[in-house]
Amino acid sequence: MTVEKDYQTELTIGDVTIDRQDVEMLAAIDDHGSMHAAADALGRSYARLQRRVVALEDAIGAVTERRRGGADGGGTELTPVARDLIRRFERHQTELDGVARATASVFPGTVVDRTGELGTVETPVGQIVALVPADGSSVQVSVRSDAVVLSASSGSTSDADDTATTAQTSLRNQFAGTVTDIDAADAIASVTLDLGASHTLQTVITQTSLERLALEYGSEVRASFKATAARAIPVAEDG
Amino acid sequence: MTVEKDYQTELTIGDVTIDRQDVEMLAAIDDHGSMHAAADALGRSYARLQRRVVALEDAIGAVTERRRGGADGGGTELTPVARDLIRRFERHQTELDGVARATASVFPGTVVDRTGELGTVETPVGQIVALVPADGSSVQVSVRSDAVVLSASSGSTSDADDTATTAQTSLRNQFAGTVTDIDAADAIASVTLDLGASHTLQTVITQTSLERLALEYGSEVRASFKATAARAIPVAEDG
DNA sequence: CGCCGTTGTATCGCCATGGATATAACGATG
DNA sequence: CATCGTTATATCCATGGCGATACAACGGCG
Repeated sequence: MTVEKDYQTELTIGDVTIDRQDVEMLAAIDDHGSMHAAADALGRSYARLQRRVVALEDAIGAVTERRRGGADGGGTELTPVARDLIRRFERHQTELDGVARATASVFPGTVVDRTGELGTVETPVGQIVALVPADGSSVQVSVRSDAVVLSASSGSTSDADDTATTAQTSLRNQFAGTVTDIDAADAIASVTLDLGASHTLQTVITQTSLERLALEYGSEVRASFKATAARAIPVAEDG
Repeated sequence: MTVEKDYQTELTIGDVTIDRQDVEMLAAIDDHGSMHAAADALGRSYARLQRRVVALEDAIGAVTERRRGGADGGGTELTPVARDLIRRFERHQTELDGVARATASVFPGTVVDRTGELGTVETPVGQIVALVPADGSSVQVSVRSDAVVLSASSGSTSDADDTATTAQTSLRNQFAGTVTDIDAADAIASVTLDLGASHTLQTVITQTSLERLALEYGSEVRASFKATAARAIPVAEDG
């Protein structure tokens, strides 16, 4: 049984929520220059589409400029507001697509310290500073692969070196790892690191970075990520 | 007019999609031990709720263990499958919550180079290496604030220093900026950088990092982010 | 064997969604 | 002034979602 994580993006403005269908409607109006043609193209009824446009304008103001009469019978054009809306929606969608598609590494652990939204989580691979929920101490820390920064291992594995380097960045979490898998696609490579304790960390870097760091199977690297990019999710205690 | 980005999370298994209402239903059954009590608690009709449970089981297999008769008249309990489903849903939800809540900085630009999914975008603040769509050259690059790494400006603004430092990390994008705003909450601070050309970059760092970097209004810092954390979204050419 | 509270199942009706249709208003053009 | 293709608006009707109700089945228990 495969479970697909899915979602419906929408934009809420005041008391209306604009969903994918609305955006497609606006885009179709923009394409065809009239609501009638748009309804036709979308296979929807004109009446319904027109009422929706009116409802949208009642709620958020002018979205279209509708003319009737004239040699061509009239037509409807989008206002800049509508175009901005479409762009916002698409951006919101692709942002979610990006993070939803991104693989994440998960580490079980327990919250040992908490300061506001931030907390320290004790995990098999060491302590992780992450965003933690308000309640529950048994958590899973999830780190998105696009948030992990790789850097050359400083030769010796001395902690002194590490802290010296990190002192001047905002990267709070650092781990030494060994490259166990490299999956190089076009320009982007997926790198799997072994952090020990049977836990791996997935990262995504560019082909160029892969070469610059001269990574290959067995390479030692340092993986860093911001505390604000690590999120702890509570796990039911009873299991 | 404020636009709220929103979304409805759901899990798709085979040909059914489980939404928030379904999860709440399962949770209510778990809480009360019977479908009747659950329907009562949720203010829903028993008939509808029962039909939904049957529909779910038709699609994804046993989700509940339903008994009728007996001293207490019977009851319904969730199977481990259902509990796992609830947990998955919650995790999915909080993951999306995390990334959706994060603010993003947006830079307009044009794609000047493309290699597979990756591309170089020319923007007012300089070139950005980002994930680019397959078509369209006019784009907006969006960078999530939790993906930006701050580091101490290397005193002189010489490029030689910068490249020397980055040579050994997987951070492809680097910008020098000036702190124009610091919004410090509990343990997390939101820092706004001026990158010049009237463009700002939002970042989120921990209070500790804020102090370590000794950031204050007017401070010079270096902001870095991975190419795989920057996403370009196509913009309609006609504008 | 009847009681009881639950699960099953069928049926009715309300109401919202949305298509289908009809009719008017509009305004440049010939 | 008639034509034409569009917008504007009202009305009818089919469908689906969902509550409400009714009734059977179940199985310990007194």
